[in-house]
Amino acid sequence: MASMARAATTSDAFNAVAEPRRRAILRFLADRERPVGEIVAALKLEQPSVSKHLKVLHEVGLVRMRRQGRCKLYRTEAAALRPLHEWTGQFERFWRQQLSRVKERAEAKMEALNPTTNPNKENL
Amino acid sequence: MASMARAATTSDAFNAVAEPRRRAILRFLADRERPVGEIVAALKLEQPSVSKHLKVLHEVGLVRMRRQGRCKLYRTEAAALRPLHEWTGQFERFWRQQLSRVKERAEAKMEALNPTTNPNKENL
DNA sequence: ATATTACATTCCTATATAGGAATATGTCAA
DNA sequence: TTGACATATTCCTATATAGGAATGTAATAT
Repeated sequence: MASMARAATTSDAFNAVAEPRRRAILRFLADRERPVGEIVAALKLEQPSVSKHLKVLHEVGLVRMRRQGRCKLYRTEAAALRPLHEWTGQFERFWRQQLSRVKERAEAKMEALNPTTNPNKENL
Repeated sequence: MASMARAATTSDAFNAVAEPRRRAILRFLADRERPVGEIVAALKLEQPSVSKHLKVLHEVGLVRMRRQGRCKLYRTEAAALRPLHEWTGQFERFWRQQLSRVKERAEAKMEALNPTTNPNKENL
């Protein structure tokens, strides 16, 4: 209760998605709802393991569940991944900057080596 | 050695980013390199804690470090976040679908309630 | 050489898994 | 009611933190 060693996987989508099998499950359930057994078969995981992962995903809102007879149909709730996409998107302009700086340096080096044959120069 | 209870935070960017303080550090270091002391002051964390988080971030390539005199200057390596952005981006079309379905249903309901006053109908 | 500054590492502890095995629960069919 | 089928939960264990406190280490100034 005092000091949490590590955030619970159920605390938020970031933690839930840190686990590779959960990511695999989310992809598998993205386009349509499926029963647990199909996940087990497709991803070759143990059934209790899948149930546990689904529980985590459900608790953070990353999957929805609907009962149908004896089956439970799960499906990815894509909107819950949007905050993650937007968080990482904050950094997009920085990696673009880095890439363009690398490109500029490469072009400058090309130019220095062979000033007349660069096909991408604007003034050609 | 046998069964890993939980993936190491150093195993990949997904795990490293699951920790909120590490996300805060990454944002703080996104636009320019800064010494550890500045992170400590700005985010109000203990210095050993910051050093440990920086170690994790460094091991998965999310930050770069450069020594300058007594200081160590850290900076976010934005490109290392790109795989996360792309992974979450896989789901973008699904949350767009869901949103448009919600919108369609809402519009259909509006239409049913009040067939002549919907300002967004194309055939008006 | 020594004190100081700036970080990093170690030790210790409580917590949170994730997997495997076994078992429980819930639903439908006959 | 009795099975059978589909999932969920519990128990147990090894592992991996994250925080706090204390200490170690590297670089610089005097």
